[in-house]
Amino acid sequence: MVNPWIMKMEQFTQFTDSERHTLERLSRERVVDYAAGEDIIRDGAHQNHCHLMLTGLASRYKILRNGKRQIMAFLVPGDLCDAEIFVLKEMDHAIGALTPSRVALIHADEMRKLLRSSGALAEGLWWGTLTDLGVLRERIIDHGSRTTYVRMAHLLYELLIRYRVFGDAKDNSFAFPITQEELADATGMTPVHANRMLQKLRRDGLIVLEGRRLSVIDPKGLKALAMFDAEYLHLDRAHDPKDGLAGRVGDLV
Amino acid sequence: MVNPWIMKMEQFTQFTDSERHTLERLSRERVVDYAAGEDIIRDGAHQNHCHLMLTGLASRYKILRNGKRQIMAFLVPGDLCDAEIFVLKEMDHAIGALTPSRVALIHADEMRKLLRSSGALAEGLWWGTLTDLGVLRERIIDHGSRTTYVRMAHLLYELLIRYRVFGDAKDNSFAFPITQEELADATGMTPVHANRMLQKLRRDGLIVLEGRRLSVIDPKGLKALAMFDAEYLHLDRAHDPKDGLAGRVGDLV
DNA sequence: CGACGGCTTGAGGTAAGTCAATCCACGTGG
DNA sequence: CCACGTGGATTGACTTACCTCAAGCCGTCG
Repeated sequence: MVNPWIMKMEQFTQFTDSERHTLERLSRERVVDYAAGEDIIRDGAHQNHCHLMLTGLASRYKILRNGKRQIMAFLVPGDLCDAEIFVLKEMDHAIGALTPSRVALIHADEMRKLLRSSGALAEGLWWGTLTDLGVLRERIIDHGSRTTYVRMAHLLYELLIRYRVFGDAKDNSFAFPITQEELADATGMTPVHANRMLQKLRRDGLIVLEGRRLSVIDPKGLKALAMFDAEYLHLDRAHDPKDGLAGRVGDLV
Repeated sequence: MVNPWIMKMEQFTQFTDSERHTLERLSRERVVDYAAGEDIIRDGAHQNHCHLMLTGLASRYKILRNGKRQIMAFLVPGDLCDAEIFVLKEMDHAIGALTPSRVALIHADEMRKLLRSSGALAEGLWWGTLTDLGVLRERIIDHGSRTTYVRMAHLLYELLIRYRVFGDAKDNSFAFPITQEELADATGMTPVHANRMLQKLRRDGLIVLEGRRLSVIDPKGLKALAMFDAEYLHLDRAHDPKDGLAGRVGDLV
């Protein structure tokens, strides 16, 4: 199996064989499996290693005082759960597995050593973090100035692109394990309302969502509705336009 | 004048004298002034140097297709406008001066050199970026699950703390150049509604806002209303609890 | 089979938006 | 020094997007 972490970072940087081997080793050394619903990292945790998604789907979330859960991001294979570990004292939110997930644990000291020894890795990590920043900014724009309908469209379109990047979305149709309640918590609306917006997307002929599978019928329409501008994902850094991210999502962005 | 950038990073890391001197030099070498309302960085710009706030107040914002302006963050002295420059091709949003502002330009190559040569600086920059991430996450929580009233309270309380950090908010009262329209764009509500929420905060005896000056009358009350948890600002990394951030904002967090 | 999690539908209620007029402080020019 | 224009703050009347509560449905799994 290809390593999704290396794959992701190589969209932006070039590793030497020896770097690649080190990364491979690190992401195989300690591997843990989590069941759906289980917490990969708890809020307030003190960690001395960081978590790398290998397979599955997780969410970055926080439970608020009023009991509401806010999902801040979805994590797919290749995503680092807790880059902040190098610098900050403790987690200010949690990571939860939404589907059965496999995670690699990498010791913080190993990581620090790696960061110091390899400029390419430092660059790769920076790129990941800065991209995360961009995605969060986009989400703020979402919440601040788009209707719930458009917001839902935007989230689905972003997920389509991110799944395509890993080749799991042939024909704009892919396994979709996210429940409506989770979509609601991510978009900041009520489950009831999320349901209604999804229905509207179906009625408007943009998507088909059934049996844990999402098919985007009218990608162009969905993109237009969502006012989607792929710029914030910064995919265009790919070295090889054919095999790179840009190549794989070409028609979508 | 103390250098706000060094001051900010030293809350978290320790510099040698020579590092400090280099930073001082870089933040003095090329300095530009901007008038209120002027753009410091335009959306889509390609830059080969990055911008450091020295004095004034700026906003990180984006104009959407529907004409709305979303303010994603306020920038105060010591904040780096565009850390992404090292890695990403172009800006996906703009930075605008809200008050007359003085900005230092630092050439990207200088910065890269510095990053490679100084572990402390690399750490400081990481800390800054990861803190920004935390602030953005908090804003998402804001928008997703707090009422407009609480949201406004939260924003004002955060600004109080950030002003206190730089000693400009004696007695919980400070110059407040932000217009209601800007507050509205930052909190994702209508100017009229922003006005009404501010009125309510005044009626409830929490703040006094007049003549471009904000006084927080009842900090405890405002904090409670905002459900403010300072954790996300990660102030507690300060080395010296007396002189550090934590010391200066002590009673607030 | 029953229980349960996830999805769907309906009937109100309310927070926040829209539109539009007014007011006030100010700076500028005649 | 007053007249005027302008940007910001304020107020009121009306509309609407989204929430709340509550019931019912459907597939799956023990």
